[in-house]
Amino acid sequence: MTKSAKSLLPKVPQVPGTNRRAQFSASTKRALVEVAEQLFTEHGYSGTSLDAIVSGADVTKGALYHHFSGKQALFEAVFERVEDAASRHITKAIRGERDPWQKSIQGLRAFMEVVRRPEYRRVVIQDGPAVLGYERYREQEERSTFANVLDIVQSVLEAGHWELDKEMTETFTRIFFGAMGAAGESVATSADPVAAGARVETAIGFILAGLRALVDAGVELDGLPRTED
Amino acid sequence: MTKSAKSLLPKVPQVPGTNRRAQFSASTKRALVEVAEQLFTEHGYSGTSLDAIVSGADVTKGALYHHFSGKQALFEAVFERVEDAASRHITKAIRGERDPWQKSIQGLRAFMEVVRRPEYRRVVIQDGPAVLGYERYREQEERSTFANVLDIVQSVLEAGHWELDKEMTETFTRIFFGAMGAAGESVATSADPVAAGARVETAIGFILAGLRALVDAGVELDGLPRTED
DNA sequence: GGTATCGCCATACCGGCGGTACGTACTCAA
DNA sequence: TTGAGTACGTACCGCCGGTATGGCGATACC
Repeated sequence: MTKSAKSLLPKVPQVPGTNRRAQFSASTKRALVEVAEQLFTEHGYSGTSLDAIVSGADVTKGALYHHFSGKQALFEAVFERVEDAASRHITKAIRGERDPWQKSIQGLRAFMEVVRRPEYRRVVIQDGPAVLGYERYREQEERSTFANVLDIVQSVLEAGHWELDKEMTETFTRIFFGAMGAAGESVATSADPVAAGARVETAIGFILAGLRALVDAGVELDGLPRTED
Repeated sequence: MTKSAKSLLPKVPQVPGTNRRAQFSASTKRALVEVAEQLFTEHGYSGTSLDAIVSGADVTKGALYHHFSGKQALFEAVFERVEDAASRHITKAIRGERDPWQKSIQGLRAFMEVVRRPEYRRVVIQDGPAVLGYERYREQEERSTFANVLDIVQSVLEAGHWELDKEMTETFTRIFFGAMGAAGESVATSADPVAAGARVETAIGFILAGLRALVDAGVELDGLPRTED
């Protein structure tokens, strides 16, 4: 009564070579991450105790500290899991789209869907920067969702035959990434997400239309308006 | 030796009616906020203990809990202080500017300066959402920096003679606010902030030029491109 | 002018939480 | 069979946010 059986054991005798311990180990690790994801989403990082996590996963702190160096490392694993799922969702949505403008809208819509997931909002957007720190937070973004936005921005920029160096492309991407994040947040927190989503599409579409107008006019990047003071 | 004198006392005899106790009280409260701002900036919210704060302010926890309901309330006071300073800086920068496009650039530059302050980056951007929670975080933004961006966006939209309802204007503002935040972050974390700032100005200026092109072309908001699927 | 009251703050203490030290059962290779 | 290493469980520590309580000086009131 004091301690429940850990889990259902696979009854089949394993082929020698793939040892069973490793399988059990992987399953407890997965259980920890899944329970942690749920609790972090529900109560936030600081609002979730390690005792609650290990209790939910039916293990003890010894197991947790065997697989992870600490609470932050466990959060990081959850973070990567959520980010990966989001990234795959967006990648799938824009795959095969050739027209850069269409690609932008499709990517935007996919991102809108992602940002409505509670685990993404809480783990990635809200707690991510504070827990991981900003530099580590950006490293993680860099190789997931950010890469999708970079892909889209590049195709748009190429449509304008603007040859930009790496830094300039990244600057554009960061700006659009921030814009989409804010847009997503406004949708996610809205009382009427559908209407809010429509407004965001209109607004982003409008900005894209402006860029398109510059493309059609054959505007050079050097010729953009500067402030003289 | 165990306890230092709290502070220099104002020697002047006070005018009756403004009691001295209230002055001392206000000064210790100010001291707490100032020390907390410094420590929160340096070590983050969770990395700063109340003991460190009260020790730095030469008071005890009793004083802290007399003025604030807890650690989060103290953070909130610091947050408001930093946000207010930022907001005033931007307001000052765009005051008197009539041309909406000039206003945008000026506001952008001012925001770039703000986002380079360590206290703003750490307290507002990094720790703010996690500590205050997102809804409270946005409430705070709403009546400070966000109001500045709203002002700028409104003047730009008016330049295009686009009459938008409140929600649509706010959507635009949120998007630009997010874009500027990301832009600022890319500048602040850059190894060469000056060059990064120039790139941001180029990119934002380019986007604004696109909107300007739509204005000059007399494009209606209804007529913006939609995706048909 | 004594005294009750209240604001301002110090001291001592508690419970919870992240982290650690150490023991143990089990597996696998030699 | 046995030594080594993996995968945990158990007990415990130190810190930190929060609370309870009391003292002390200023103010208000009679």
